[in-house]
Amino acid sequence: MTQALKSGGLRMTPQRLEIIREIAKAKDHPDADVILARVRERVPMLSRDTVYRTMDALVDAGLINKILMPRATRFDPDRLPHHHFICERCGKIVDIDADTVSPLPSVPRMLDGIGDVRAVHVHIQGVCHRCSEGHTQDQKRARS
Amino acid sequence: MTQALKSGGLRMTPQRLEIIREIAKAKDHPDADVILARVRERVPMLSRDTVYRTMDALVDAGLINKILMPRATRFDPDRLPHHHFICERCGKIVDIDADTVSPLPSVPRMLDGIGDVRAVHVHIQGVCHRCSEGHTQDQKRARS
DNA sequence: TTTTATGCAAAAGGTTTGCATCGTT
DNA sequence: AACGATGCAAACCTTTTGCATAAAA
Repeated sequence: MTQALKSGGLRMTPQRLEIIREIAKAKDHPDADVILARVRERVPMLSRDTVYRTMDALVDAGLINKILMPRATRFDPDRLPHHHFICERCGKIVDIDADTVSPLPSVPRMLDGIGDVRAVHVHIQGVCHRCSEGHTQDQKRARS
Repeated sequence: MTQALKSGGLRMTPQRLEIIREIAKAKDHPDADVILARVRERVPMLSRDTVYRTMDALVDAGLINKILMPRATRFDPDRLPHHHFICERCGKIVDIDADTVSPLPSVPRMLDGIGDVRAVHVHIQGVCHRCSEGHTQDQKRARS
């Protein structure tokens, strides 16, 4: 990941290194603030701006993906095609293997008369078991 | 649409009537501000708050859908299942018939061990022809 | 008459930006 | 040395909220 950044003319700094490590291993699709909190345990002086700027750089470099959510944008280091189950109560995002929902929508590279396709994201919206059973952890309150 | 609102215990007001008319006929997935501007041509005293509150009510009633986008939330009156092509340059959203991308992802009602499914949204991200040919109208500048 | 909706203004909250300084290359 | 990155603070923008008033039911 750090390699790909450098070849894009970007510089490697201690802050970026720690942020990259954190998002690379994250399995819960954290937002900028969560990443900030986690990295600050090691780098207390890290600023929120730097997190935003680094995430931007990583997205631009195609190394991570954005997931637009009601409260805040979240980030996904997994670039292999997969779907997302999104709980509308607690905001939890669960990766869904593309083969689970059979079959994967095969979108042509080019939609005639419309444009060319860069990526396909399938959002499966619902209510997770934990929430439907009442004990919503309110991981991070999700609006509407 | 107005019927469904009333049966939900909500009241019909001149503002709501005009807002509902506007979103019902909209084919371009407008955001709250665009709806405000359009309705104000007929109802100049309409406030932005009322648009937000009405859209919320319509979404809660299940009459329209939200589409989360970088700049602002957009709204879709078409409740029939379909996909969206989203231009990452100009932000244009084009409806894609579910049959065009063959086949439609058939997501089970219940994902074992995860939760139950309410809705599935397929976002096909790309660049529309107009933008790839250089004359981006910048319909509404889309960030990142 | 009771209760919900409207408008106004202010607040909230996530994200971006200007600027001086610091650190990579 | 040159230029990108960081931190701080302030700005931005969309969306939400408190409150008094107006208007549905």
